[in-house]
Amino acid sequence: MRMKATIHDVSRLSGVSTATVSRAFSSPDQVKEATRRKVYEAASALNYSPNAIARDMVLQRTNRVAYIICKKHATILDEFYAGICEGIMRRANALNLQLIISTADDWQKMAANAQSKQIEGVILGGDAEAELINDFQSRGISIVLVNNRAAGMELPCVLADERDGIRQAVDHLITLGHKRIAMVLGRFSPYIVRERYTGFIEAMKRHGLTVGSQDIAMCERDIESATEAAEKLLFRPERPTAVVGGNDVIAAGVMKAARRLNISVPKALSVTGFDDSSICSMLEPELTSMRVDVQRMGESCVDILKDTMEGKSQAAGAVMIPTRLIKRGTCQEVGQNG
Amino acid sequence: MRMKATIHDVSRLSGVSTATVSRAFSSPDQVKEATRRKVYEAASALNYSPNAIARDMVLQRTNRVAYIICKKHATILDEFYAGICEGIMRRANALNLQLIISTADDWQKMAANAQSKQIEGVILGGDAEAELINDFQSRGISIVLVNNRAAGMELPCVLADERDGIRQAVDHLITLGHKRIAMVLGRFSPYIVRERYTGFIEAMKRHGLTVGSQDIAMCERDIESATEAAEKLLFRPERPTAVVGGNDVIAAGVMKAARRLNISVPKALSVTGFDDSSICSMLEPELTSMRVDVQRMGESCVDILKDTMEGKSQAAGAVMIPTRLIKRGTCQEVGQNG
DNA sequence: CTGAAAGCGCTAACAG
DNA sequence: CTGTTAGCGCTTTCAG
Repeated sequence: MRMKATIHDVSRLSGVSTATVSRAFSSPDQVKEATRRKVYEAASALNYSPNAIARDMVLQRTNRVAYIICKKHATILDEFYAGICEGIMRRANALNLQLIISTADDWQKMAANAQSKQIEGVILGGDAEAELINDFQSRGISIVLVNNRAAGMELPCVLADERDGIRQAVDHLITLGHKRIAMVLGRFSPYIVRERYTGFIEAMKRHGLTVGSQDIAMCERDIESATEAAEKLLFRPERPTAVVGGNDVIAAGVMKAARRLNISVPKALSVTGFDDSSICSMLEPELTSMRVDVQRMGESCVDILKDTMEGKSQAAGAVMIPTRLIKRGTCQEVGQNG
Repeated sequence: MRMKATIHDVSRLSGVSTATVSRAFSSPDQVKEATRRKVYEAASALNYSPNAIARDMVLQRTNRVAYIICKKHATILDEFYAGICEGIMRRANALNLQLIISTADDWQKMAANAQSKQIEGVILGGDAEAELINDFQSRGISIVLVNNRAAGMELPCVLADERDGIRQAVDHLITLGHKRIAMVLGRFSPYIVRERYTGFIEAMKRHGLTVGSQDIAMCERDIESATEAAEKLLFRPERPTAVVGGNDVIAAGVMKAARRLNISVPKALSVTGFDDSSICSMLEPELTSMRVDVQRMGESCVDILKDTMEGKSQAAGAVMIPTRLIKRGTCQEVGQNG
């Protein structure tokens, strides 16, 4: 493969100056139709296409943004973050932004070189450490948080309406007559845990229901852990008639526990999930869950990021993406044991 | 935020030439300890870090690679491709490569500018069109295929050992005494369909078992479609005692169909999945499946890509990632109905 | 509308 | 070891 053609080659072959070639590509309306045509012909004969690096260099901009997932293990393997990623990707492509993807760990490991990655904006997914945020801020890089809210700092962020989601789940259960409602919560990021926890307490309180410490179980993020936690919860004689799962995986664990204890879902126990992930329709019965439009969340991130990069909107507020109850087969009126 | 410091600023403040500053950063061993220290001091005082774009320009290389998923709908939302993506990402970061992610559709839509994306290598996931491949080839961009094999072209590719995986599943079933074994296959990429299909026929033949056209059902990729297809398969009086699912989602559909028809899994029907995805352990009973180390597949892609980019290995062969049976709860000896 | 020329920030010979 | 110098490929005044 021979050297790539440059603007000079095109200039020579078409008999116009490099400046004109440049204009023909970056602002076609500034060059006469005929000239333009000549340039394009020469260009395609030479198989020329502008070198983006050279352009970026003189323009002093890169149109490059990064999506950094701040999470320990599975990152894009986590369906939730994958969904956000998909939204970010699609929107970034549509806006002609280059998207770089990384994890917080990897990113910081590369710190030495990372400084020169020349990104102009960054979307931080999950529980971003203050240090990381500060680093970007000090380098003048635009930031958007997703699924997290940095306490104290005025950063734009996009969030699912977690609290309202939990409220909808609780309301649904209460409408069905449930009173003894428990929650099993996974060790998600602090922000998420707080929101879902608070949302639960608030929603219960609103109906005059108090929740004791034995009504909320904590577990890890995996299904085994959730199953164990749920088993304890369901083993008590005065066991709940419904449990809201911290997310769909946790809810699957609850269902598994119920099966082991021979408690029929939904006849003897109602359960709800959160995220409306793909597993909902694979479970039996299918899992009632809260839909959150993760792809839209991702798209919003990019839009906001672009705005702040261009200095358009300084609105450092939170964008709330609504959440919606998807009724499936795991909830039933209390006491309908037949 | 004021202008970023350049190499000249550092040169001035530290009293050495720009060349030395450059060396201090890119080949520290070529500059005297004392000088180096001076440079670093000046640099950090100015908050300087080398501009990667300028460097890339003069070096005529970008260290930038792309992962393009050639698939219609869910892309990284597909757990399988997400796993590959995770592997690619981790390895790319470790090797200091910049990773750009896109879908085939988006990529081609951006064609005009994409030419200038300055990527040096590309990993094509799934069913890449010949046109796309040719385009990259003609531009001298290194290519690695993953989960696909381009007929006729000598391109390096990394694949899971699909055929052997299916063979293991079939062997397992046969060892358990099954003889009437059916398959439900989803509309995956042509390559995958062919491999799994052929693998099935071959494995059965090896045991002297013939498979008729009614023993293989095709369906879409979603669970509803799989459920329908399986229902038909299981409704026959001479129904199979085992079915191997084209992947885990399909297998979940088979299980769902069995439940509807009141056929107990695994007592009256054994089923196997493929991919060993996260849903296996959420199903009841837990799904026996074939583990394929997708992350390792992703990592291999990057390693191979880097080698070909550097002209090291012209070995345009296929790298086969082995596959392993994970026994869980959905398979049982035939006829053990109690 | 087009051309000449001056860089963007960095690296790589080539001398010293 | 270090400095000088000549670009990498493109855009952009500023004149014509």
